[in-house]
Amino acid sequence: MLDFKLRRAQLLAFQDFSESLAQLKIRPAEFSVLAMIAQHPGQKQTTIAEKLGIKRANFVFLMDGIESRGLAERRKEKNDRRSHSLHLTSEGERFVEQMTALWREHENRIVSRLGGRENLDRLIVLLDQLLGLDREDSDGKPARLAQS
Amino acid sequence: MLDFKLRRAQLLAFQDFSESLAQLKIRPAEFSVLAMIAQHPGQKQTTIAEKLGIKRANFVFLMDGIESRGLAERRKEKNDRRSHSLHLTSEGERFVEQMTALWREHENRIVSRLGGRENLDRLIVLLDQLLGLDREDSDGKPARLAQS
DNA sequence: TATTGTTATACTCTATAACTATA
DNA sequence: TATAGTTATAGAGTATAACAATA
Repeated sequence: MLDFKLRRAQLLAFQDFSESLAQLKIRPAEFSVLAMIAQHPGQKQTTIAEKLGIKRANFVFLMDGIESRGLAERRKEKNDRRSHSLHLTSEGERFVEQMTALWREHENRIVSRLGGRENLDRLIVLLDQLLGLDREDSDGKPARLAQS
Repeated sequence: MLDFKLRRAQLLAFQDFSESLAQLKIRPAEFSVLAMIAQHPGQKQTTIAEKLGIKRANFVFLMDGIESRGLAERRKEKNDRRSHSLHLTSEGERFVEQMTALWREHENRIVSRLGGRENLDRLIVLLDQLLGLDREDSDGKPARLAQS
């Protein structure tokens, strides 16, 4: 029953994640958006959403919350005035630093559950294979993962 | 970003699962309940729910649907009249057979994505470690996984 | 015509509190 | 008092359709 183990594992990881980052009042989806903007600043909204496997319709509300907290902002693109490019604010950059530090504590707990960092690496390789991700793509790009 | 890979992998697996079992009009949660009842017939409702990591409050509606389709039934226990024991109906047993056959096709697709059955085994071992499951418990018992 | 961002909406899954009947 | 099942409700996450502005 791989499916249900994946689900339980995901819930466990997210629960630990949520507890780790509760003091910053940030949810997993918001974390992933901020991390993605930090990693690929200036990308347009739909591109960031697709990288995270979030429908662009659902991304709007998520981004509204992040923007109203002053952590990131939308900028109208000059070349294509339909699109918004996404950027961290300076406050957002400080926030991402704090967030990353707490996230490392969370990751250490996961590593200790798994019995060593080499097991985390193995797990990530297997998940990437399942997801059809190339290893060099493995920093968050979903590549060909079906969106619908 | 283990957390998000786990989530994407879980969504991918569930999507493939859902497509595989669409002809039976059954959802992952219903599948897991029927499989658990088939594996542990006569267990009481709350026990089955806990094994699956489903809150007993949410289990009620799920079980209502399964019961109204005639696939499984609640029976009042003689010794403790507060509790219900769960059993497949004979139609439910036939259903579980069909369901299991379709599920194997789904599993084969997952195995081929992973590049071999030995990789599936490795993945399951790692997930069990993350979940804190003993290997002999690995047929579905969530053991000490926090419920709240 | 097609795409970007958006709004509205609906469905599933998850969580908590409070009730009832039994123990 | 405590437990098993239930009801009601609320919050996330996810999905689709349709619209305005722009290409």
